Amino acid sequence: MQMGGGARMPAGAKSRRVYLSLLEQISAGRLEPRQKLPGEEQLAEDYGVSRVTVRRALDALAENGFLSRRAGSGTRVRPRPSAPQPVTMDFSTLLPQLVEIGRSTEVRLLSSRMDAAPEHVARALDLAPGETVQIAQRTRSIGGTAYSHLTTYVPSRIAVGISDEDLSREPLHVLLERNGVQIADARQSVSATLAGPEVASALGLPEGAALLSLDRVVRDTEGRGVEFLTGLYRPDMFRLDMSLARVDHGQGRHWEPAITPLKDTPR
Amino acid sequence: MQMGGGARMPAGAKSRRVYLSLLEQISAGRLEPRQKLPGEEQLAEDYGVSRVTVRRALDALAENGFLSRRAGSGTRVRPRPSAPQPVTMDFSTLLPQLVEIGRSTEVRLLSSRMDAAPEHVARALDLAPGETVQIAQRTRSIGGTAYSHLTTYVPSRIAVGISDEDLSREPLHVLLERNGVQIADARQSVSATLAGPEVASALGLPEGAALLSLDRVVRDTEGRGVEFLTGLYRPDMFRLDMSLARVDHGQGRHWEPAITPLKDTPR
DNA sequence: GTTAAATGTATTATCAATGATACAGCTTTC
DNA sequence: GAAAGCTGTATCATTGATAATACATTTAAC
Repeated sequence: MQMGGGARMPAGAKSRRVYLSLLEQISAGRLEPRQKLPGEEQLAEDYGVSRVTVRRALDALAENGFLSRRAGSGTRVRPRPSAPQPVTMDFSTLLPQLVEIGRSTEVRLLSSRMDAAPEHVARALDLAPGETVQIAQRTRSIGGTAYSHLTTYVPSRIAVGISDEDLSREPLHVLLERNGVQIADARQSVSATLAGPEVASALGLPEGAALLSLDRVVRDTEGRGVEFLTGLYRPDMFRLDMSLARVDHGQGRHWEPAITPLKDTPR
Repeated sequence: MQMGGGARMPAGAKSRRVYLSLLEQISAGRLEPRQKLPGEEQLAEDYGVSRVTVRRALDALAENGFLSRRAGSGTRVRPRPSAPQPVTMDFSTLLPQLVEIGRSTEVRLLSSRMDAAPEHVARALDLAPGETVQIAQRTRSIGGTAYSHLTTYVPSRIAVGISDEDLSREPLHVLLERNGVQIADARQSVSATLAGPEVASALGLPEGAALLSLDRVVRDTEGRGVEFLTGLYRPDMFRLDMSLARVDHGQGRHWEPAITPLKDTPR
């Protein structure tokens, strides 16, 4: 399931409603690939809107690769939405660095500055109120398409000597370890959000598209917070995969993560 | 970060733009709790829209608990958006059954029927074309609020004897094991989507809200697919947490999942 | 070929969202 | 208490989305 919302969404309220409804049915598989949709007239009646409105929704869906339309023939569900093998994060990497299959990512540094830590960051890292952090925003791209938008916060006393070039080359925790920081553990939390204007334009998505969001707090061996990361990922280009094994030891069966690298992911 | 979109969103395009922009800034922490926003007039100028439009956005944000407004005084970011301790899924459970803290979930069976497997399900479970599956849709609620919408597909030859009452009481894999199925492993994939009309109404969200989506394929000891699940979760009520440890063994340091139960999650 | 059914295109009318403006009422500050 | 700054409310003009309709064009079936 990967109905990220696509690269374009109808502006109006009703056409968007139809758009989302059809998208939901396609993603859930209730509309099979290659299946012919009801005619525009029929859909208009079903949804209680005019044909023009249905049209806007269908046009957007077609433009985003979910449908293929042919005058005279009809509108059909496209076998595979343009999904160029998404980047995956799995249990063998655990950090959202991709399973490289001969592909490499380009990093773009959008901005970096020193500033007072936002409250939720200060709380997560146990910083003194008003303490300054290095705030950097980056995008990661693959094949010229940005698939993630990262914002990192590092206490300024730790970030000394990390240059902009460093930031656009190495993962942050590598830079930190180079600085002598003893990274001990991290906590991540995955959720979902809507794309706001800034992120949307950075990732080439419409505002209001669905994004996977990941927050991470990294601590050193003394329990001090050394990095706070907030990452937003395009769901059509990034997935978090995990394999589980059902094991039976002692009292009752339960699940365990399978760390073994996954086989090919045809999906 | 948990800007799910809230329970109401402005209808128009521009007001939604402002709504999402502000929501993004609040969620990202660029607008601090208790911080006073610029006046409506100022915001209108900033965004290049009229005050009425800004107003619609602010009203919606206030209604959804992100802002508090007082005539004469101003509009402020609310200290804590209504976030009643979200349900979490972590590495000790690995399946989205919640970390129970004295709370229990209610399951509601929306529908269950036998039907031909959708193509993507048949492919994932290695079914013969046209093979029938039991399709069940359920919601899970906590404290009366639905936080997840689940659709499960079980090959009908396996699902024999699973009644509707069973479905609304037990997790599916428990029922399957009761039926003698030897569950061996599962693969899960997490992503994000937008709420379509059906799911939106089932979860009490506006259409177009962001959702965490999870697909799962469960196989038995002989590698046959026995369950396909597609789950949609409210990001403001459900998070996927994981702890990682940075370990140093042999060649180079790397990350490993920390299975140890998490401490309290104050967040 | 003819026909039926579908998408493509255009026109005009209607309605909802937005813009511009004015003013009333509440809060804080001095 | 006066002033400044803000939100709340109303009005009317304007713009954009939607509705209704008609007709052209493409495709598939017979």
